[in-house]
Amino acid sequence: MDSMKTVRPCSQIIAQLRNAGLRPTRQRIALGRQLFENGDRHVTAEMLHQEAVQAKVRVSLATVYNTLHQFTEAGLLREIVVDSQRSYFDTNMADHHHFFYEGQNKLEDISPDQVVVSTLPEAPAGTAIKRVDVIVRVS
Amino acid sequence: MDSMKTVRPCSQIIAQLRNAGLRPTRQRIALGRQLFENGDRHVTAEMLHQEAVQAKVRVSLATVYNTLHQFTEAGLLREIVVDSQRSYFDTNMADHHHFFYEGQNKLEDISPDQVVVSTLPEAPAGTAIKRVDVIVRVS
DNA sequence: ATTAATGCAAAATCTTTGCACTTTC
DNA sequence: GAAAGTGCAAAGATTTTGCATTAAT
Repeated sequence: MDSMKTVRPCSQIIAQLRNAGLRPTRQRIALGRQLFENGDRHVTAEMLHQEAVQAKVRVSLATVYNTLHQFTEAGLLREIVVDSQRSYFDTNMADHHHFFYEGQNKLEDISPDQVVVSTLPEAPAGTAIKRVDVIVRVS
Repeated sequence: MDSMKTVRPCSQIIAQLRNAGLRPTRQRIALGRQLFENGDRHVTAEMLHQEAVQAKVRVSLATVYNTLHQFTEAGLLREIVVDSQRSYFDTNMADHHHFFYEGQNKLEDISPDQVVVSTLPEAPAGTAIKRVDVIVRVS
């Protein structure tokens, strides 16, 4: 972890993008900073776009969508499916699960030791388990 | 369970609808039969509408959506969120979890004893746990 | 008869795409 | 300057809504 300031220098974001094989463009750097410089976050494309606009970053919603998917494919983000109406992206790549607040459409991490799945089925023949998602829905 | 024939008499569907406080209209009866007379099913609105059309049941897609939501609110169906692109509805109301075949967009029940969540977090203050969904994603 | 449900088409969302323009390397 | 990325607007896909018509009690 960093020092007192949670703000990572921009060069770290740039390095992160390069590592992932993504060109550090103005938009990717700006969105990357919004996503990664403020701890674990759960965002929708619309939310991130709003934030960017408010932060005076010129970026289109289409680019936000593209960027979120590029980041996801590059392993910088994880897509969480909790609501069939919109996609959420999680900056926390560690193994963990989620609370979903149904009324508020809000996602929250559950620390890994708070949910234990002690028995898992075998993957059906010809398949492999890719991921196990546990969603605790609260209201 | 019924006799050899898995086909429940129509009157049972009608009773089921009345119990749930829903008027047994032609469309609801037809959709109810498609859903409940063939064991546990996982359907999307589009799938159910296609089936209905093929079975020569005159019903609009909008009515299928309305009906699926009414059935869900009435406790006859459960909505499963696995894919942010479309909604799935499950006729199995018993406590259980799911496999999701990512390539095929197919859902399958996992029997309750095959997945055991042995530790659960407390619900955040002011909330109550409404449901815990476990999705095992395979491909 | 009264009240509820349906059908249709139109609107509303969310997301992706095509292509000219711009930026990065 | 070549290759990759972006913006915009338009298209796609899924789901919801409004209102006249039809059906159930």
